[in-house]
Amino acid sequence: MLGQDYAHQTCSLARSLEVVGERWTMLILRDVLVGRRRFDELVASLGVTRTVLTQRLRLLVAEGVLERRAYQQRPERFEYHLTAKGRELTPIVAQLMWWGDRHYPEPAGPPRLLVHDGCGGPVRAAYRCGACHAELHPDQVATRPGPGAPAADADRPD
Amino acid sequence: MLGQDYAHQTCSLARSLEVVGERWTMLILRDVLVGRRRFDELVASLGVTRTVLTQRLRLLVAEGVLERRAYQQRPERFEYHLTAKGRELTPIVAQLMWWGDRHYPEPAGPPRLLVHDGCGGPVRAAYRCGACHAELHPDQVATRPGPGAPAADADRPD
DNA sequence: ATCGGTGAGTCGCTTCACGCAACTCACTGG
DNA sequence: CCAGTGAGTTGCGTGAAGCGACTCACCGAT
Repeated sequence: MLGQDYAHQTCSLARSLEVVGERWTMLILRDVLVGRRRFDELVASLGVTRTVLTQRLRLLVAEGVLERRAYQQRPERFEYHLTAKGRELTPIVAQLMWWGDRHYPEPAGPPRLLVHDGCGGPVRAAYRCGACHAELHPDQVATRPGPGAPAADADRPD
Repeated sequence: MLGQDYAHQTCSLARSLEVVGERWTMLILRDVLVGRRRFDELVASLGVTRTVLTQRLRLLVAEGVLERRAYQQRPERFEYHLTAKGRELTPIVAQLMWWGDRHYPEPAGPPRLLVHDGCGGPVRAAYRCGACHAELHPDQVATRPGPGAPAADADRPD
């Protein structure tokens, strides 16, 4: 992104954002998720410039979020597919879509739905406790310094 | 963000990203979530410039994601707090942190943990089907055009 | 009464990423 | 042989972000 990266941050979030936090990247991932996999298709759908799309796709492929795969030879043409690592980001896309629909609704209703493949029901993102397996409300989530915390934070319980 | 916005997009995701998709914004939200609520505290923690922090905080307050609240008079000093709307974004922050730890681990371990307030167990983001209430693997999630879909997309089942 | 310090911002300059539009290049089908 | 297509690359201008210094209101100590 711009200028210096977030590198001095001892932060898992910052490292994620180096890869998927740039402008257009989430929109590209959503488009690939819904089946728009080809360069010109993405340009047309997003209105992103070809230069920027090239840069983003290159980074996402290098980071193993997308896979670039030829769908024909002579002339060689390519499609971009989500890897397993990339599919792990789809809950984020889902939650952002849900949040946008909730707080900034389109009059016509949401343009795209996420559904449970098979059952057909709507999909939501949720918190789950890895210990007691309860589903959690955002208010029930607290933070604590982890093992890699800088010393300055060790005493900050909230 | 830069130049024209994503406005021509009929897209819930784009509208969310207009608010929380800019550089630094997610990091600011995480810091507020973990209790760094004051201007200079955020500058020191993030390394963001004061100018940019001012802009981001102003937008987040205007959009109702954060609340600016005086914690003392004379001299008047302020803290930023998440609103309910802002807390709805925390699963996204959580999933990004989880993803970063998983794929780009710190040698010392994650610097910050999300825990279930009370139980103390680790928190994960998950998909849940609103109809059959099953927890879903990312591969079990498909997309379909919604009621507000542009005509060009109506026939694109995947 | 002054002096240094703090919290919360502004201001001005520079640089780098993005927007725009045109161009390339390999190939194909009519 | 010429137009068209898919997948980019190139060059130029603008505006957002980085950097550091400055402001302004107030407080507490000398």
